[in-house]
Amino acid sequence: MFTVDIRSRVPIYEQLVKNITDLITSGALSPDEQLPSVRSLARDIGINPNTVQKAYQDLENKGLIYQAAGRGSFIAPGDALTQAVIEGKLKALNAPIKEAAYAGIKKVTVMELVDQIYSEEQKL
Amino acid sequence: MFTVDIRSRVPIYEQLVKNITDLITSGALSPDEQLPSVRSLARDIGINPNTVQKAYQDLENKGLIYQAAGRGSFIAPGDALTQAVIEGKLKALNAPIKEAAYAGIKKVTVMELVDQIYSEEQKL
Amino acid sequence: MFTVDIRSRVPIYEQLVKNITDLITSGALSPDEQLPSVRSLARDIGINPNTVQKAYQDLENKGLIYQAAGRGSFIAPGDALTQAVIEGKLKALNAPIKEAAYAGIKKVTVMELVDQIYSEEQKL
Amino acid sequence: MFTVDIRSRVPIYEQLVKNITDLITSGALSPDEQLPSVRSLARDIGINPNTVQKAYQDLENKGLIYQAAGRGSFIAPGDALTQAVIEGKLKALNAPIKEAAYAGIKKVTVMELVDQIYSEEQKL
DNA sequence: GTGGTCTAGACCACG
DNA sequence: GTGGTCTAGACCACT
Repeated sequence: MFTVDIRSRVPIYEQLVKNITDLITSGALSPDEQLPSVRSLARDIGINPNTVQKAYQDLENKGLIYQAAGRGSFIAPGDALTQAVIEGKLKALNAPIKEAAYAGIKKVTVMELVDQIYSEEQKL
Repeated sequence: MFTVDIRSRVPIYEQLVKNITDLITSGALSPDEQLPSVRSLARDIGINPNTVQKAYQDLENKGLIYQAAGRGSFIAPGDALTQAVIEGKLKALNAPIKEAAYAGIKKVTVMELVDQIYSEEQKL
Repeated sequence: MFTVDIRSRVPIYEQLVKNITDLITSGALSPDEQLPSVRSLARDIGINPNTVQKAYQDLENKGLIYQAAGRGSFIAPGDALTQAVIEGKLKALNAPIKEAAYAGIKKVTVMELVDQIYSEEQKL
Repeated sequence: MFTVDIRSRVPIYEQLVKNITDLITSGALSPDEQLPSVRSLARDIGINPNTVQKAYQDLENKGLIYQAAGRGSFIAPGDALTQAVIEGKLKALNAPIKEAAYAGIKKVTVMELVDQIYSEEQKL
């Protein structure tokens, strides 16, 4: 369920963050569901527990999960979760839009792109 | 003509790459035009020559410029240059928009974000 | 009467301490009244007896209850009990308000925050 | 300038965060000012560089400082800084106000406390 | 030199 | 068992 490419140049903990974020977005992980423990996940994918801890900490900062000492780590409750997910996705949109604006690409062009992608998505 | 923000957390060489790419896109730098030498540019903007060299190397790898030992560095002659750059920016927008759409974020929300960023950009 | 939120990231024993402290403050628990035994309380709310024991120990250290071996646990006989608790809460507010004032945050802003939190609390 | 109590139960990195936050609030550290490097600060106060790094990372997440690889760590620029400080202080007010509300303390009482503290602050 | 990431191994508080 | 913190020491990218 959780995999990382140890040889990739993108940090392992970021891969994990993306990995889990995607599982949440797709609904594979539901609100309040328990995540594997830091140690067990580290053992499973063959990395150091500190690295998993860093990924979990990152996810907690983003409001996607919460960690409780002595009990484990859990997906955030539904209401807080959807809000956190939306904030994260919009934030990720910020930089590339600015880039486009700065490069002189017209607003209509970007708007058309958005429109097109949403139309395609609807067909699925 | 060439500026870097020493206060940004973005690596200086990346700022330079973006800087020159933008000048090409906007037409301020034309195909086959000569770029300042590594040393002179480094002196001008007060940074380490190694950093300029790294930026030029990056640009050469992307096919935007070419370096001729002993003679200097030049903008690539390609015709489809600007077109390629714009396509690159739009391509970078693709993934995050899809993510947003997939996460159930409404199209209007994304549109508003685009609108807002373009308005801010205009003020600069 | 005693409840804990297993989903909260706050340690369970701290929730229990707060819970019982609040019951004392509100007068629901009177001086010298007997508390449920460690084992029965643990069974009732479905947590580990060690956790309840830790909470009781904490309350005894604070002078709010006393444990008598073989007989059970009881609310402390103190008269100024509730008063002390309220003062404690207000005292906890002191520092952050001063910090806010010192940081130049306007009084209205703080007032609005208080108002907002009390409105939310009312809905529960 | 920077001190920590190695024997305290509050984590070293949190002490550092509070320490630096206070220096910023008091104006002892100004926008864009450079902070000591992770390694040098760790050496100075006799702790592990990772611990300093964790504190700096925390401060960056809060928007109070920014870190640039190869150049160093700096206090955030003025505009972003004041905003981050305000957000932090208001967030710190949240929990104790909720506590007070939950403990049945009347809103007017809290309001009066706020009023009183602001009046005292004004006299300074 | 700077920050960013990772490992190995340890101790603590919580349940 | 769980997460939270810390140390020691390493390698990498950037300046």
